[in-house]
Amino acid sequence: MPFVWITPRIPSGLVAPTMAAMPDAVPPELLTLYPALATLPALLPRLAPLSVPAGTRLFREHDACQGFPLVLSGEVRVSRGAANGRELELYRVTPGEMCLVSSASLFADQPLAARGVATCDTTLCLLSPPDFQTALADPAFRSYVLGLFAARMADLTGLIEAIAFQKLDSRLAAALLGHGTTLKTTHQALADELGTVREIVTRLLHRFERDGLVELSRESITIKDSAGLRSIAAFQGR
Amino acid sequence: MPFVWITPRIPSGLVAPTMAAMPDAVPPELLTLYPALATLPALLPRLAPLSVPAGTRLFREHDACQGFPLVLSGEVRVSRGAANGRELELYRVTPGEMCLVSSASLFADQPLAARGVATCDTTLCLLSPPDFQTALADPAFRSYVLGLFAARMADLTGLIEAIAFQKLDSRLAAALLGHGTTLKTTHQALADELGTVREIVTRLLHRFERDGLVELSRESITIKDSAGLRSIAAFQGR
DNA sequence: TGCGCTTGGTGACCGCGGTCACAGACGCCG
DNA sequence: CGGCGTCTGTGACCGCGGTCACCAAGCGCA
Repeated sequence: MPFVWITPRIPSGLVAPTMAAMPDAVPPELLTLYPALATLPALLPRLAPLSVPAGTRLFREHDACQGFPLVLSGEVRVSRGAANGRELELYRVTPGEMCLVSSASLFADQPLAARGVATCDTTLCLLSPPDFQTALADPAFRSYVLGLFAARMADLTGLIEAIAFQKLDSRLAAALLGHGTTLKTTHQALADELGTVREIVTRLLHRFERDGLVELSRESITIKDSAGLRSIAAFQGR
Repeated sequence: MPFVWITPRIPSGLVAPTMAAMPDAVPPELLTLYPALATLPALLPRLAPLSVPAGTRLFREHDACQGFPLVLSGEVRVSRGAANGRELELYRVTPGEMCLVSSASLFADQPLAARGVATCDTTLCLLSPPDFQTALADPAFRSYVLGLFAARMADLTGLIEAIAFQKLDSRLAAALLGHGTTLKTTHQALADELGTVREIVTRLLHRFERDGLVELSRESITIKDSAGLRSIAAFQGR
């Protein structure tokens, strides 16, 4: 957990190549991050690592899923966009985790339900759809994947509950916590995370500052009273 | 699809027995509804059908999952409750379908994330957790389950989008459609489905009636202009 | 040094969804 | 019949989240 949480500058318009380049050597961290692959040595040679810069659009809504991403380093932000340009973050995939939307798409051979963007320089391996099916036959891999799958599901129902029943200040407070005491980010980025607009985030953050919970400056939020924030985050009902 | 859609009267306080009774004969409809079980004859003798009356609480939030439900007839309504008594429907399980929350709970051996109530007299078979794991080893069963799983996931992200970005009248209109022209239900039941309160549903329904979209009477809503309702349901943005 | 872009700050305004406190309408049952 | 519980209708009120139209501050860059 870094002491300073940075929301990276995301250049626009970058798109990941649809085909992986020549396979490099199997990266050693792959097996430590995804130990369930150890029982599937046959697949390893086909896992070409792919490095992309921050801001790369890895997939979009309604695309067919190219493969199951195994994140080695960096972070992928998965979000759903609305008609009016607003967007709402569903979750982030960090190294060793897995992507619910991708696997659901592969399971049912359906188009993807959300978009994925690398928030920082990211390297990942793509497990092709047939290889993914093969891997699922292995009990260890299966229980690993399904376990992660289920954990994400719990996150999602939690998100549903938050959107339906929590006030925005609770959700903002929750979003600020857990990233150390200083966040380098933008009001707009927080708005996109919560599914709201910039002005509302600004307004709430200033209320927090007036109450001594945080200190604000350009692209920087310093948490002064994390206990106070937690109590706001825990408040139920709207 | 029935011509008249009835939200049944739900008596309160009924709780399903935690243990199935003596195993009856394997019900013949089981294999037609869940054909993927055909390749797993060893499990069939242990699938004791369980019949419960309308209103039975089959499971609650935070309970451990008793087993994987295979619905033979009837319907199970899966919803999440909030602190102030409001609740929000996640989805309904009809015969041949499966329950996302149950499987997620079994995958990760975690407590359940929602509650389940039989909306009408319902019979189901419970696949025990170890049997469920066994069944997953079979490729046909696995792809069947995971496919249904993925379809539910798409529903859930759609629900998230609806809650976050759609106005309530759109969601109400959508809830009215697809159940024939006459629904026998209660304003309160619709409110629980949408995660709102009774007065709002009443207010919106009367706006619909004023605009000639529906006709209202006690516990009955008759759709007069389904095209108009659809256009409201499709409206994006709030 | 000046320009333009991104970020932040602000006030007026609005409407939706929610709350409260009722009062009638209808059905069930003793 | 009377009484009670559920369902519905209604009006006043409120505050949150959202929209709009700005402007100011900071930064990169030519």
